[in-house]
Amino acid sequence: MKLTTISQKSDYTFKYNRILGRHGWLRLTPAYGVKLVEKLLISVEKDACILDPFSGTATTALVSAEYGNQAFAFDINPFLVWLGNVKCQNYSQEYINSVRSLAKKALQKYKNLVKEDNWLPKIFNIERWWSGYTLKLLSALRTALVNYFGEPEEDKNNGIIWIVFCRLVIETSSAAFNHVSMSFKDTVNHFAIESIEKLFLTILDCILESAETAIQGNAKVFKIDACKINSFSNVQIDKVITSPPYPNRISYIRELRPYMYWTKFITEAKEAGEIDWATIGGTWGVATSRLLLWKMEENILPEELFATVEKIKFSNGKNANLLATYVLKYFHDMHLHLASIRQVLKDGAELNYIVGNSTFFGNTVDTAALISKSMHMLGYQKIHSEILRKRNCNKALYEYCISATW
DNA sequence: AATGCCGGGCACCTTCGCAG
DNA sequence: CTGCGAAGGTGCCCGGCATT
Repeated sequence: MKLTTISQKSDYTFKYNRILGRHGWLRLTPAYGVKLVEKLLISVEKDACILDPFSGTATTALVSAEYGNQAFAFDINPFLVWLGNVKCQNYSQEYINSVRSLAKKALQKYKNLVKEDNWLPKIFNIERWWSGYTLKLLSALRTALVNYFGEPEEDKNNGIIWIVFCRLVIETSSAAFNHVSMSFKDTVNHFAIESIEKLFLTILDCILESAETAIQGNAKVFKIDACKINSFSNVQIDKVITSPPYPNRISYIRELRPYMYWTKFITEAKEAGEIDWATIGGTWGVATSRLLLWKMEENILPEELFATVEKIKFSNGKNANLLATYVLKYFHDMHLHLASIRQVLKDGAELNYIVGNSTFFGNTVDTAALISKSMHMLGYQKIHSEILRKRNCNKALYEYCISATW
């Protein structure tokens, strides 16, 4: 394969999604492109049932539904389940009008709350994210929104306004999301009361406008661990389109913290670590420490994996042992996933996994080859992978599409 | 030592100005 | 308008530092 001719194709990443209505509502740094899902859907029958076991921002589910298909998605993170379902719902004009008018009422009322002590999220070093004054305004506005709409919760039909609030929270923060992973700008922003209100109304209009577009198909996101799919056995799937976490140390929890704290999906730092421990490839908080204690119970994995793990283990890296275990557990969990998803697949179902390779202390982890090997051991057929695009973080990193049938 | 949270560095991409 | 180089922008790494 001629690697030198593979370009980055930024229209396959989140950047392109930002301008696509609902797809641009909230950013999760690692998100794959709408275009890619569209390409994979071309050959699909109108009544086909699509599954994304690693939903994330629900790109697959939403695109499938927009094209009129029936789609299901799973995620282990309750915030992402909530976000996905808010994005994939249809909203009547009456509902949208009522959100707009209630939001404007809340915006008039919140000023009276600014001088009071309103609820604030327990984010570590919070003044790093927002100035004291901005926090006063945000917490007062949050309290007013709760009064008119209620707290953000699964199955409460109030999601859109909290998407608007999340956008306000992130746009007023000093977090730089224009990065591989979120980092902080040197200075904390200061917002005048008028500019926060103006920003809120701009975001409100933008999100309500894209919510008006009707979705033809159906999509629903469930809180299911992709390694234990047996709890979802009444549906048979025609096609899987998904992008699982990669074996790198990108932490989804880390990127989602501002959203999850402000919506109360997490209230303590410990909870963030617990969710990341349950996530494939998570290393935030306690997840890192637990890795050191982790032992594989039964060797079910392809031989090739152990050569890769050994190379990392005996490299000169400071955390070589930790990261060797990290890689082992990643492929162990992916193997469990590939085993458990089999029971929801129709005979002949087609799988498409978008994955990236990675390196640890200079040692390549060939994700596509290792996942392909697991698929082979588990009885999948017609397994092949192709390079989709060059990633732009490290010379040797590419994105692959592994396809197979069941 | 365990736990919890951050960010430097740089290849590659896009944009822009200017010459022809 | 097109071609081209310079300048500017951006990204699913890979750890590592700071507290407890």
